[in-house]
Amino acid sequence: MPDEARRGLRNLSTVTAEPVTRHERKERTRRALLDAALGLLADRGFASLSLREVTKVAGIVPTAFYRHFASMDELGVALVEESMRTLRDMIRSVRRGRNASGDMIRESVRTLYEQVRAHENHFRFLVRERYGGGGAVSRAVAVELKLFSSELAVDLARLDFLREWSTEDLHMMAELIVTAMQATVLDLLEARPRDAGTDERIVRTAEKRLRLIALGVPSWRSRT
Amino acid sequence: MPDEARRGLRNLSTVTAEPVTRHERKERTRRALLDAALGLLADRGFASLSLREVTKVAGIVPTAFYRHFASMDELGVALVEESMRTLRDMIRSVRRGRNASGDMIRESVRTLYEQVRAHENHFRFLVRERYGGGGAVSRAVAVELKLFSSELAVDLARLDFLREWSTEDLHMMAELIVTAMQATVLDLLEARPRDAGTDERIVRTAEKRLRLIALGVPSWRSRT
DNA sequence: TGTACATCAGTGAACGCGCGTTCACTGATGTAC
DNA sequence: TGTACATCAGTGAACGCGCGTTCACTGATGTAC
Repeated sequence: MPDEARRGLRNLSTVTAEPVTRHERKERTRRALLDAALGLLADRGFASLSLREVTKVAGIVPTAFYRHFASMDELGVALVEESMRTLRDMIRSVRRGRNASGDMIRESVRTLYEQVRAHENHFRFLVRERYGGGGAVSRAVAVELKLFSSELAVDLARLDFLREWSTEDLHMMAELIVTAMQATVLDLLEARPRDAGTDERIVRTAEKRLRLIALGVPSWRSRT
Repeated sequence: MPDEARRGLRNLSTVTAEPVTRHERKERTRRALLDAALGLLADRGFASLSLREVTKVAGIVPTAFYRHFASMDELGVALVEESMRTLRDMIRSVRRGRNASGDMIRESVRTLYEQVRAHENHFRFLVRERYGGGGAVSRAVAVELKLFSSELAVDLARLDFLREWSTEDLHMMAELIVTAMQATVLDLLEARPRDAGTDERIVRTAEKRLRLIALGVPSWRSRT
């Protein structure tokens, strides 16, 4: 049966003119390893993943793992980089939208929603390892979020109604916003049941959170 | 040398009239196991802990573990219950303070601060397993926090200036407050450097977050 | 285009190691008289 | 209080298992002529 299946795949790949070069095949196996890991990480931490498990899911023999990564840690680093790219893409989208004239809050939440739903595995990995993970991943994500907070604070400083705010207060507000966004990411990842109604409710709540924060602004008096 | 150390401890225990009953000794070893686990959990997830590691740190032979727990999972459950008790104690303290006439925000943050600093291991365990952990612990903590949110929403409903808020909006606000508190817990656990100045800054920021949220209230118009 | 050799992704046997768990044991503490 | 037996927390040898890693290998793909 395995042989039959393998032959079936071979035939299919021949018919549909699949990649044939060694490089393409290797790249494909590498992706299979990364995807196998991301799949297994859906309900467990990276630390509890074994090399043999990952290769089994990816469909190769354990020893072939070393043709792609020197260790599981190296695969972990690749996963961090990939997920970080997704995170940065999202953050860039949110920041870009922020300059638009329309409803900043609605647009930001919309972008967050779409990116999370499009790359659930990456966001789940980041959230899990940010808090549960050991050292490297956890720290990398924390740094990235800190950076985003700072950039957001700069963005906020440009808004008319925040002109007179102190730097400290702007950072405080930026952190609060990022924190609220993080909570929304978690809500989305843990959404149950998984339907449009639930998603809609989460998005509406996320918008309300940000609106409530925004409404406090006019009354704020900084007490240095 | 190990023998000498052991004899030393025996002598000390005799001199200072330490517990002698079997029950007391057993309880002491049980605590040693729990503490060993909590210690090892300072920088790793529970899933990566091995029975042999824990017993080694606790100073007993691996097989003696079973005199206290049927499995590592059972020790994990004990840790959850203990940490949950700490969490509930804190929540109760915060809620009790909320009825006082003074500065609710300042008092709540103060309580949070003291409880986290007094039981860092418990809070670190809860945060780590809430996001990074597998199933049972993660879910238990999530339920507890949800419950706290709901209770907080009820508390908020009693406040004069929130009389007219819809239930949905009260929950939204309660969740935002709990989220901000969680962020503060994380700030405290990761505080660097570990000195009074850093703590003070974190506490001040935490208060500001809550004040900003509170300031939005008068302007809030629910759009059902 | 055809042939001969090089490359290298994936294979399969083998290794030593730490793991959870079993079992018969020891010897200090507890209990009955 | 003193003695004889029961209890049971902790011991140490042993087990089978999945782990990461090594090594010599195979055979399809790539390259040089």
